[in-house]
Amino acid sequence: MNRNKKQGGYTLADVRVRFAPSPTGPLHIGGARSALFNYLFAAHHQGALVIRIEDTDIERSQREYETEILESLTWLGLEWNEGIDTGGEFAPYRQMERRDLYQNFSRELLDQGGAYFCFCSQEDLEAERQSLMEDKGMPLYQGKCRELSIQETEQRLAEGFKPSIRFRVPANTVYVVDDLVRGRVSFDSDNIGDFIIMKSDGIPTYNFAVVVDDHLMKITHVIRAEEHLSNTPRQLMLFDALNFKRPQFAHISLILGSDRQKMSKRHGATSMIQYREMGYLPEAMFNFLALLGWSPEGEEEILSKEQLVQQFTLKRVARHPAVFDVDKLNWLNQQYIKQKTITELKALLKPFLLQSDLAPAVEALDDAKYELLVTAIRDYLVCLSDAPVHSRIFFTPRDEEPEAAAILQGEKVMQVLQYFSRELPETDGVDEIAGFLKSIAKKNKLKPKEVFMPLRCALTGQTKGPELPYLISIWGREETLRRMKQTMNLLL
RNA sequence: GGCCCCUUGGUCAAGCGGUUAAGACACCGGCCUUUCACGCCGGUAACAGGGGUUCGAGUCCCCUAGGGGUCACCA
Repeated sequence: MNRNKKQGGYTLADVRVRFAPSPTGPLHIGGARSALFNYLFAAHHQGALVIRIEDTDIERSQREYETEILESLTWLGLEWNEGIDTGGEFAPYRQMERRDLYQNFSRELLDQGGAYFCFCSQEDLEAERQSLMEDKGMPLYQGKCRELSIQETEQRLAEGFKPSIRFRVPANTVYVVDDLVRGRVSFDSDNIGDFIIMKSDGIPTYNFAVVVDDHLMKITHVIRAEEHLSNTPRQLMLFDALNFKRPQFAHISLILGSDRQKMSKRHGATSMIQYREMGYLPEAMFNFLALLGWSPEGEEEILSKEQLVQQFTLKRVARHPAVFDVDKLNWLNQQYIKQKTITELKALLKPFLLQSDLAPAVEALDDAKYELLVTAIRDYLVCLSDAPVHSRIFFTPRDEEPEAAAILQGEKVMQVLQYFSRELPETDGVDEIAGFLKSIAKKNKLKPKEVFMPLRCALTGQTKGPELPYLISIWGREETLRRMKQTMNLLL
C-alpha cells in the first residue's frame, strides 16, 4: 500500500480514506468493521489509509486506548499508511496536536461572519432544550447570541466570559449527499440549529475538526457508520463555508445485537481484544466482519484478505443493518483453524494451554507428544481457547459417568479388558496402537464396537472423547495399564 | 416530537420488471465412523402490510406499521 508514496506525491484521483477512532475505549466490533471497510476500499484502489486519533473529548480520551486500538487493528491484519505511529505527510495525526489549525479556521469563519461567539451557559441551553422539547419537539438552538453586536461581544469578552463559537447555519437551504451506499439523501437546513464548532475551552467539536482534517489530509472518501449520516449536512455546510472540496461519503449500516438493538456490552463481547482472548483467529474475524454488510459476487464466503481486497466494492455494501451472528463467526473460526498446519496450531494453542490449569502437564510433554495432542483435538476446536477443555481428558484421572459404568457391565467386557492388558504392545506409536486395537476385535471375534467402547469406558470413564490411540500414546503404556487395572479391580 | 435511514427464511444475505426467490450459518434427517466431533448428502424455512404503475412487481411509486440513527461545549 505504499505504492503511491514511492511514486512521489498524490494526485487528486488517488483514493485516500481514513479511520478516525476516538480513544475513549477499546476497539469495538462496529469500529473494527468501519476500519476494515476503509482498509478494503483503500487497498482495492491502491490508495492510502490514514488513522487519525480524534481525542477532542478530553474527559474520556485516554492514551492507553490509542495503543490498544492500534494493536487491535494490527491484530486484525490491517495496515495503514499514515498515523500517529507511522507518521506521514499530514502529521500530526492526533487532533489535540492540531489545535492551532482549528483555531485558524474558526477565526476565518468568525471574520467572514460564518460563525459567532456564543455566551450561553450550559444551564441555559439545557433549559431551552427542555422547553422546546415540550412544545415544539425540536430542540434547536434558538440563536440567542446570533446577533450580538460587536460591542456586546467585546464587553463579555472583557468581562472574562469564555465563549464557544457557533456556526451560522444558512437558512432554508437543502443539502444533498450523494451517498455511495445509500444514494441521494437530502436535508433541510431549517431542521438544523446553529451548532458549536469550538468549545469554550478552545477545543474543536467533532463536526468541525473532522471537516478541517478531512480537507487538510486530502481525504477523498469518508466511509463511516450510519450514525454519522445526520451529521453530514453540518459537515457539508462547513466544507462549503470554508471553500473546501467535499469528499464523497459512504455510510454503512450499524451492527445490531440479537435483539436488533445497537450492539452493546450487554450483548456479550464487543471489543476486538475480547475476541482475541477468546481464541478467535484474526483471519476469521477479518473474513466475518467483511461479510457483515458486504457480500461477495460469487458463492464462496471463506475468503482470504487478498481475495477480499480484490473483490471489495462499495456497490455491494448493504443498506440495512446486520445482526451479529456468533454462530457464523464460530463456524468461520473453525474453518480457519482447520486450515492451519499442525506446526502453526502447536504455536497458536500453546498460550491457551499454558494459561489453564493444565499448564504443568502440557509443559511436561515432549514435542512429539505435544504434537499428538494437538492433532488429537484439532477437529474439536471452535476457538483456540477450547483447547484446554478438549485436552483435559489426557491429563486428569479417570472420571466415570453412569453411561460408561453401564457399558462396562456388558458380558464380553472383561474378556476385552484382559486381552488388552495382556497384549498391549510396548510402543507409543499411534499407528501401532491403532493396529493393535483393531486386532483385538479379530482375535476375539468381536465387533469393533464391542471392543472400542468398553476400552474407552474402562480407560476414561467417558463414552465420548478423542480417538483411543492418541489417548494411549500420550498417557504411555504404564499409565494406560494402571488405569486399566484400576477399572478391572472395580469391576471384580 | 422533527429530520434521516432501513425492512427477503431464526441469522448473514443474492436478486436489480418475467427465477421452481440463490448461497452460507443455525436447525432437522441420513451417510461415514471404534464414541463424540469432523466430513459428505438431503430437508424445513422468506419477499412486513395495504394501495397503485405495468401484460407482468421482492424488484418502480405512495401510504401504514415496525426497527434504527440523529437533533450535545460526545464522537
